[in-house]
Amino acid sequence: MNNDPKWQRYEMQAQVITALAHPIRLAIVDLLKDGEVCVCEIADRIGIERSNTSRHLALMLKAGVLKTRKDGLQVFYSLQTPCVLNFLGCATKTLEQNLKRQSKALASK
Amino acid sequence: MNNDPKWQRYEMQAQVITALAHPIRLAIVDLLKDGEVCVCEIADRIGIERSNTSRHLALMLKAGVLKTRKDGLQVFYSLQTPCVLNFLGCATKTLEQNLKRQSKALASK
DNA sequence: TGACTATGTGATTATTTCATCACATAGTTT
DNA sequence: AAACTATGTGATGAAATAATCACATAGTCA
Repeated sequence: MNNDPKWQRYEMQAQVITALAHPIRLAIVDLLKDGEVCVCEIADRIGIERSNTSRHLALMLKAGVLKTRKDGLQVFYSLQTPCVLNFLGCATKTLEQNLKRQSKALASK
Repeated sequence: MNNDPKWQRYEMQAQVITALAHPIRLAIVDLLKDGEVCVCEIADRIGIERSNTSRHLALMLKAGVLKTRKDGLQVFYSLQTPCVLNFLGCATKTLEQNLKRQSKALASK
């Protein structure tokens, strides 16, 4: 299984998806949907420490989800693959369906 | 930040995405793309223990990504929200872009 | 040059996740 | 009823993840 090329693809894909599997990182992706933002503004807007922000950004950068542009002291991050925005939409759709099913389960009691 | 309704949405969305952030779980989703499959067949096709399979399935079921149908001794799992299949495609696109960028970086040395 | 600011990183600790073993439960078959 | 099969779950230990503090680096500006 570990030598299966199919398995290796799943592992790499999981690395990309894992890069989005955290509320802070989803907040960052959502924040970047309209264009690049620098680290300090990301930290301020989300309300977390800068060092922590850097780590989450580094993780997504490594996964290839984000890209950077330096300008003086600041580093601007933006989406490398905008299709990740669909993750948010699909997750929301899943949550809505869960609600609907729970309502139905309640009604039929 | 923790009381922000926006933040709570990110947390719930992250739970859904986390349900896919593992190579085994991606393999399962990919296996289910054409319809329901029972636990023992999932375990066999992927090559992992049944108890481990059950845990991964339970996690995705709880997140609302999968649904189940029982038939005698067997339990059949299928996709509750087929849009999660797009995650695989977007992850692949990201990986391809990473490769392209790395090739370019090599060529320009 | 020296103070300042933005970013990133090593070390540490707490938490979470994952795989496995043993076992329980429920339905099937003989 | 007894043996069997599919599924799920408690307990455990190993590994990965995340947050924080302290500090390093690099660029800016007085």
